[in-house]
Amino acid sequence: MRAPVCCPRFPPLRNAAAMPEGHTLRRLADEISGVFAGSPVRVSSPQGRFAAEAAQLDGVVLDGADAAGKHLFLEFSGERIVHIHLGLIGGFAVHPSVSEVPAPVGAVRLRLVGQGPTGDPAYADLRGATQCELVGPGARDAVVARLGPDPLRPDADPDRAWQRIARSHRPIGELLMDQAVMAGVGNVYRAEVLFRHRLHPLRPGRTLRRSQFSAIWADLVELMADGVRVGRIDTVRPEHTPEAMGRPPRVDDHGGEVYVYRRAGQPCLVCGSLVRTDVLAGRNSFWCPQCQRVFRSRALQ
DNA sequence: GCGCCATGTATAG
DNA sequence: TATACCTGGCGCA
Repeated sequence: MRAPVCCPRFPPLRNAAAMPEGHTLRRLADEISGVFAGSPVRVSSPQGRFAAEAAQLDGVVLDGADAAGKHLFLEFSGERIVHIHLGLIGGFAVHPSVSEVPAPVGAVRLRLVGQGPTGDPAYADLRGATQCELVGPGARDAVVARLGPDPLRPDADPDRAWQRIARSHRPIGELLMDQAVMAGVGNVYRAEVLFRHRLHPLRPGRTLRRSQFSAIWADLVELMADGVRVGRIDTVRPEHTPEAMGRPPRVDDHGGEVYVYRRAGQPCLVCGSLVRTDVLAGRNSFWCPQCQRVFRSRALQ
């Protein structure tokens, strides 16, 4: 079957290639709430892997959606919650207003169909998620409880993260990615926030000063909130934008303007040194050897 | 058309 | 530390 020609009044917000960090999940939760909450929703699993659970939820009112770190929760009436984790490649494409709901394309694990705020049909398709399970409040709370503070949540207590970091010999670049230390930060925000604070990713957590941690936290609160608003990760300051520097804008699949993430071998936007990369905690890490020169040892530069 | 890589995490050894 | 899992985009034949 061919993909349906797509001509809604509003262009569909494509989250399918999201490769999500916390901002993506917060944005999805807000959008799904805005589109579906308060009314009964048709729930199905065209692909079949969530069919039994979908049948139980079909026609039930969606009370709302919430996000914690990189986890998404769809809260249906009767304390039934769908716990979703997109993993590396999952996506949840929300179409707030279409003239007609198309036949599913590809492996759609979960489909929501309802009436959007405009009165037109609305639907959302979940694909490629590593986690999609029907749980109760207890299981949801357990998931949230094992997460560190989330910079996107107003109820977050950054001191919990600081207590872990200040005691740890592990590299800060690893600690920032540990969802039990801090929730929602992924590989892009890790690389970028460390650059912005001139910290080498291998620097042990316990060598950070409290003021440095506080500055990082405050920065993440702002950067990630921007990410929610804009729908992509932009971290360069005004003086380093393509327009300000007269350089071509970045073109790749995540689209945001960044200092070091996936810029290995290219000149640092601040000092011109070539951006370096190495694997840290199983993921590619990027840093500027000059701006983030924390260790004097040449071996680590 | 194929293989690889990717904003993530769980599990096995 | 290695690998498995899931999908889409890209570079390269």
